[in-house]
Amino acid sequence: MSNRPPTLDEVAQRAGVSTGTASRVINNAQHVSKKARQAVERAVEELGYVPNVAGRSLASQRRGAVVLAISSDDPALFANLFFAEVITGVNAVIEETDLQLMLVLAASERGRDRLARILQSRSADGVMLLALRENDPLSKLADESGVPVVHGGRSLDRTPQWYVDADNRGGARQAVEHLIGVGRQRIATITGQLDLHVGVNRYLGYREALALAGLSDARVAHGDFGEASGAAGMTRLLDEHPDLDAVFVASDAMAAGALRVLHERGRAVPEDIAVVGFNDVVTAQHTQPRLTTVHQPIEALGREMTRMLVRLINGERPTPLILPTELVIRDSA
Amino acid sequence: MSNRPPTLDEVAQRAGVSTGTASRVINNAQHVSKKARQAVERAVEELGYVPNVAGRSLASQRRGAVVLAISSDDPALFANLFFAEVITGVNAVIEETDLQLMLVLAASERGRDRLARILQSRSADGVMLLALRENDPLSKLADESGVPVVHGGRSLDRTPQWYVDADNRGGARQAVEHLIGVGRQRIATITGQLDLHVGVNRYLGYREALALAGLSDARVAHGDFGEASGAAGMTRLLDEHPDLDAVFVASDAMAAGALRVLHERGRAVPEDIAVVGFNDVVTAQHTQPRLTTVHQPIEALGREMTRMLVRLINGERPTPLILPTELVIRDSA
DNA sequence: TACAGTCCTGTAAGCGCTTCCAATTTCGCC
DNA sequence: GGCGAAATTGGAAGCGCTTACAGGACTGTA
Repeated sequence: MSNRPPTLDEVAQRAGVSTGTASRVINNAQHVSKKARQAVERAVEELGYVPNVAGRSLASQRRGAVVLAISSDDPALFANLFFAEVITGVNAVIEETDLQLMLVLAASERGRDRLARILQSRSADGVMLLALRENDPLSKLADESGVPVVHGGRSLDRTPQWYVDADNRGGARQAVEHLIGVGRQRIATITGQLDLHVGVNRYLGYREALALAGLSDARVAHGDFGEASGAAGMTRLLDEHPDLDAVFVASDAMAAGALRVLHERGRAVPEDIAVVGFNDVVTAQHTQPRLTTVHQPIEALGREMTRMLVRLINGERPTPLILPTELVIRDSA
Repeated sequence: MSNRPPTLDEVAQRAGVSTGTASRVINNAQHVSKKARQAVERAVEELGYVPNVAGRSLASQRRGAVVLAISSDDPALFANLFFAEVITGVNAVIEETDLQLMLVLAASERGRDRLARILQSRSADGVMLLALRENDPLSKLADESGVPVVHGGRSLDRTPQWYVDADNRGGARQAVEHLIGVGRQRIATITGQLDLHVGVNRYLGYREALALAGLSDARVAHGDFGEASGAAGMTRLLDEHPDLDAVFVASDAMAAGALRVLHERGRAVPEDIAVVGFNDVVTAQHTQPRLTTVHQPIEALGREMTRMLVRLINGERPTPLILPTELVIRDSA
């Protein structure tokens, strides 16, 4: 439709200055006279000039873009608002900068290749890596690339240098302490995978709270965060520890499964058995009874990851961050 | 960490050919001897060469990136899986190309400015515009920019040249026909905003179905797609048309509100009054009773928008697309 | 053998910008 | 008024790549 967009040279010419000066103005560098600045600003205005990103990036060796990579295809990530919330948080910070946001779904092989290439060719100024698998080769690649990388969450195999994580351990402890606070004594747990950082830490939080209260932490079933495993775990717990009066479940999906089993077995929740979940997904509000659970600060995660990345890009050295979780008390405990 | 990534010149040198030839190889252009091709490919391999996007884009006048812009901050968009699904669809197609995906949340003023600048500076090869407001100035800007633009959904004020939309009218008609099919005769509707394309078209679908069946379409309450307005609408309908035996509600959120009112008023669903919603959001599975509703093909929307955009970028002239919706029958009708 | 046509290749001119350098101007102060 | 320092400027060299263009090597045919 319209013609080629105006170039810096044209702006400079119109303003009666050199390209160098024009460039200084639009990057508001110092050493520019008020007169020159105004002339250039006027020309920019009149011409509707917008800098060409490619030219700038080639000359400056900066890309003007960061990537948000989600490297898991765990349906659970997509089955709730995780996505929307992270992006909302990321976007809020991005908007304050003049960086662009690139999105890479690095779950598939192609997606992972893509991310690898971005890293290798340094075609982004920074990368946020979310939901990395354990022992993910991308992690090493990211390290070696020389591109600033912020991780969302941690893995067991190695703690990244810069990360933002939710306080899974603290959240779990808080949940269990709540159960203790309302008088429960025989508190079980259904864990997530114990080869995942979240799985381990929520379990540790459970044990910690019980240890502090001098209660037994021996009522344990292991699950995989999925609903079916929650049901199975609950069944096992009821069989092995018929006396239990509360259960801390390491995910809402498993908690939903557990509630189903409890209902089938005729155990009243929370009267007979109190239940607390983890994550605060949408469906937690729709279980019967409504699920008391630990809310994850997803949006804040996105926000803080981005802040950290921006700092890193600016040459600062931020410290890792662990974000507090919050217990949302509903009806199940 | 590592040094500057290798350049094309270095690859060419190592392969013993000129940069021109090396460039032809990595863009697999024609007129390259098998020998030269192999030599370059080997050098690329050995050096771990990845083309520099900025250089390429500057020289080729192509950006290698498209943007997905979501220009509404309607909480409903974020309150369900809309986001995740669209992006999944978009990503699936993007992965088959070598385009990058840039995300712009253009709800805020800053976001809109950003998008405007991208359009003006042609810093993307194409744009997907989702959830544009009525009379949105971005729409005109996009047209004039000379950048290929695909719209998701339509607006009343103007039909974009290239768009993908869900068949709101057909979906509504299908929903109402279902109600007729199960023997309902006095079918009401709660509409969405009638200054929105979706609002109008779902309403038209309702009227169409009734007209075809020779039934009255006079039982109408107007809402705004939100839950509260659904409750209000239902209340009004019950007062004005106590004889109604079914209601087609233009969104699941409003349907949830309507169900609540029906419950309070002691009307059994679906026995006394059948209810059909629209959108098939997650919560539709958790209402009491579970909501029969029209499912929107969100992922397909993302996919088809992207396909269309890619065609446009390749110089083809695709035709607009209207995607079929699907009635999901649960318990409320 | 000569000649037109094809293929292949190297050369070099930018794409639009930043930034270094050196030249020029201005300023503060004795 | 004169001096050094600081501020401001223009010029030009790239950043890494694509893409005419022109020339050289080959092919097939007469």
